[in-house]
Amino acid sequence: MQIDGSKNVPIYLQIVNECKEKILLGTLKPGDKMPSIRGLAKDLEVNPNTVKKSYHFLEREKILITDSTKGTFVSNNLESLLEGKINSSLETITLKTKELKKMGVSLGTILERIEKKWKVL
Amino acid sequence: MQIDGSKNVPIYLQIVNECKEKILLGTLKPGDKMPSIRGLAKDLEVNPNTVKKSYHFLEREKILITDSTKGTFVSNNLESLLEGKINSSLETITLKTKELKKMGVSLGTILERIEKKWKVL
Amino acid sequence: MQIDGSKNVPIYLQIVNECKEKILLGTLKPGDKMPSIRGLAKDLEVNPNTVKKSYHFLEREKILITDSTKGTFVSNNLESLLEGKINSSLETITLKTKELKKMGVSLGTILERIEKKWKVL
Amino acid sequence: MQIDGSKNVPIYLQIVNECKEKILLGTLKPGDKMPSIRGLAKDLEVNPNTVKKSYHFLEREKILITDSTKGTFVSNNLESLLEGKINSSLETITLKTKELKKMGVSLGTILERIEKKWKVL
DNA sequence: GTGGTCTAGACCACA
DNA sequence: GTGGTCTAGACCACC
Repeated sequence: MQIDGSKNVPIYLQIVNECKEKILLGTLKPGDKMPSIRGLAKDLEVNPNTVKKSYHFLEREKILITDSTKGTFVSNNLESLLEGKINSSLETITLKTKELKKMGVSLGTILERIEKKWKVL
Repeated sequence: MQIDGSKNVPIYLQIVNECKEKILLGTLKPGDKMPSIRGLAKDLEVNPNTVKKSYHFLEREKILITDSTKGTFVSNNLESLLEGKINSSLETITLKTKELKKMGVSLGTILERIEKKWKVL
Repeated sequence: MQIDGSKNVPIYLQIVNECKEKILLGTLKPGDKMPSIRGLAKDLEVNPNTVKKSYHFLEREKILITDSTKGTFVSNNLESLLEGKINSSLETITLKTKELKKMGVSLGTILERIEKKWKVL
Repeated sequence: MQIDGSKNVPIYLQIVNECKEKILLGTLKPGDKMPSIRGLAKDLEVNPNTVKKSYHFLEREKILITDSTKGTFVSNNLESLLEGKINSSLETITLKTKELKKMGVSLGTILERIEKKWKVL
């Protein structure tokens, strides 16, 4: 996990994103134990409170579950969460497409762009 | 024009967005004279400095032009506004597509959905 | 307002209680402007974040309302809040009375004790 | 006996309270032998140290007595338990009464309410 | 060892 | 000037 303290993205959000990434990629699986707050803090050379904030953030999103004295774990119910996120993303795309149509952009232009970007990803 | 001081969107940005909206809707047309800073400030019950900031912001985006003796006007060349909005929407779509790819959604699913919604629109 | 840093009651709660006290006693009235976070912090010789935490706490209880850049104010709707608190306190007393009855304490003993304490208050 | 590890009440206190409850209800009587530390720990699926802490806590309150060779027993003299509970309830009532006085509720109102509820009980 | 709380100070956006 | 955010470190309860 890499943290860049000089970025203007808050450190705690960088950690949040790294975690989400690892979960989506399957490096971290449902039920897995997360590194301890202080362990990770030492690893990344940041203050434990910063890591705590990241974990807390992910708890609020139901991605992590924490049990005092045992540690923090990846939630077992990530499926529904994923589904929700997919729907939300699709909704946003639909909304934006609607706006583009109003502004005179053609369907072809949009589809073409998506396909082009898809490959690059 | 409505300003909500209790929102967490900065007042000056609320004014900026209202202006953009009115221009896109045609309420304000290229070449039109904008209300004076002090007049609008009094109208909205905000500090004149705040309106000034909004106008300044819109000037930087080439949407307004200020002639120090005559006042502030809507630019005759609004392509940038439209173009900016189009690009922003396309960027959002690209971003969301990226997320969907990570979450395991196929390109076909996305394109199909957009096409379907496009017709209904 | 007096803060005792050596108590084991957190400073931020001491501030919270002092504020509640002043509101109940009428020193602070609905609509009044609270001292600024940094002003009060300097006064009490504590960190501004500590005062902020207190104000935040009182906001969550709907006792204060804060407007960025203008300041923090005593809520105008304290009546309902007060009524709620009164009911809750009465409920608690009823509950405890119930427990005492089960444990064999007589009604007289309870009433007598309350009357005695009432005067001392 | 049920323990909920996800609560924010410490496990050892949950055990303490369950024990007190059972004693007050008569499920555990003065002189009864308590389950062994290791046995109860296994039963509740908690660390034996945690059960030990609970027993120790109850010993300090004179509710349990440990004979190092025979085991742990419910004290024959449980007055202190009852007295403690009664005092705690009375303290709570006093505290709430104090709050009510501050909020402008009259002594009569409180006494009247208690008497009314007492009969219904 | 685990996570949780409190206090702290530097920095930022807004008006 | 106002409040808001981020990072920090010391201390604590629990197991």
